Amino acid sequence: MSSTAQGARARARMEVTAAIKDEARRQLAAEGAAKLSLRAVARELGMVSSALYRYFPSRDDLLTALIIDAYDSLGECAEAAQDKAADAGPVQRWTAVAEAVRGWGLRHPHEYALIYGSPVPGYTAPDTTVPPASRVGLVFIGILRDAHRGPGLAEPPLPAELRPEAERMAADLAPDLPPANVAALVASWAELFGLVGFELFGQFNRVVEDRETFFRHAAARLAHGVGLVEGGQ
Amino acid sequence: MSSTAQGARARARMEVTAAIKDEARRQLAAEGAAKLSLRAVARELGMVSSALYRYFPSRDDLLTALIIDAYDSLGECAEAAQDKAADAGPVQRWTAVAEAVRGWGLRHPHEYALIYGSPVPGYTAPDTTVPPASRVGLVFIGILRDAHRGPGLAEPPLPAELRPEAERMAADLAPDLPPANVAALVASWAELFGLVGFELFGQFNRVVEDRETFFRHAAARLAHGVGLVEGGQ
DNA sequence: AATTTGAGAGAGCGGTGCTCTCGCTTGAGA
DNA sequence: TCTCAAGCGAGAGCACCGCTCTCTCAAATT
Repeated sequence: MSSTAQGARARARMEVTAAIKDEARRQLAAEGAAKLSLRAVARELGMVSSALYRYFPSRDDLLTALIIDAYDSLGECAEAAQDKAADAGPVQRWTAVAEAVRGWGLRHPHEYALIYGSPVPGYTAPDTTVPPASRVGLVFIGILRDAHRGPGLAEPPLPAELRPEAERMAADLAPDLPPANVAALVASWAELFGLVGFELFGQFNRVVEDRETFFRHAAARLAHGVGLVEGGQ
Repeated sequence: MSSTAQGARARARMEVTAAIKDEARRQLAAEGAAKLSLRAVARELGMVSSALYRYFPSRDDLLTALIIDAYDSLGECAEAAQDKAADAGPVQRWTAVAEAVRGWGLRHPHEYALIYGSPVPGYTAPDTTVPPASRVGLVFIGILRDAHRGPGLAEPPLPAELRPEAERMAADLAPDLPPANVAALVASWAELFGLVGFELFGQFNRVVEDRETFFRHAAARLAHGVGLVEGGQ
């Protein structure tokens, strides 16, 4: 038997669950997380609100499901951009992924706010969100790793005071890369999302006009900062 | 007559308004913006909820008032840090202000989320929030300006493609500074808040351990990126 | 065929933002 | 000094929310 076909009732459950998530995502995209209401989702689906609790034990659990989906969607988008730029130089690959992240955010602002804005439910992110959340970071690590194996990766300066933490991070995240590069990568990773967040959340409103080119060059600057060098295989 | 004493009725109004904001800020700090409720504020103040609408036309207006106060509190904190480090070198002054921003965020996470997290009400930030929101940025501009007049400010590379936007930003923000520095400053400004946001919102949870030193060095790196040079006046 | 399981309906609880009306107090102008 | 309008708080009420509990009924399992 196919693994997706075990039990006819289980399939129906999957379908209803998917329908709920779809409608919830629709409302999320339209009005934002604050306005997402279980009752409205149920209403739109033609059922009564209490029936929804057979599928999600609470509103926050629905939100968590949407968060995981959003992380996966963004991660997939970043991976696709990385694959598409596989033949380009390290800096170009980095900026391609960065622009993919920004593009996804512009296309899905409310979902971006859900995962990189203020934590909505109550601060505690379940462990199930960790793997999907890591996907984008792993893409960047992969770019560094390829550069390290290939044309070379410049080592940014690493202050002595920072070395222990850099070595710890490197051991956790990418033992094959120099700690200096890993520490710079983590910082640039956060800084990149700072750029995207400021644009999406309106902080650039009367400041940056040509955001496309501004972002592209800021991303390239970050790429150089982590040690990626122009040109390449 | 003192400007604060015109009308006894007006003063009472000011006092009640302040009491409402204080209690609202208390609840905001305790539970976050999502849990802030007009009714609970009124209850705590011993009045009925409808009475509150004499002072704030809606919950979002209360939130807006808190947003403005938060921007001012953060701005004041940044200005104080800058004053305290007035005698240090440009890089030290930059990192001092950066650490002040981070420290304020750690002390007031919910207020930080309110102003730099996902926009809660409905995206439109009233124009009254613009001046308080600019204060932190102005502190950074001031540091660059002092360095420009003083021991010198290195000019970061400015790609030709970015030059028009950089000149536009410089004309708007700091006509006396080189466009290359202004463009780098705007990027670093956003990147700095990316670092703070990632720490506060839990993105560093299983990644960065010694956040204090990690942040200090990341901030110093940003300072160098905008052209500030070590050693000082 | 009998029985267990699970899905949906409905009512209901306590809470929310917000509106409207009604008295009452009080400060300010005649 | 007196009057009166303005401003304030109280209260009831509307529509909505998340969530719980019970009931019924159909379908899947045994």
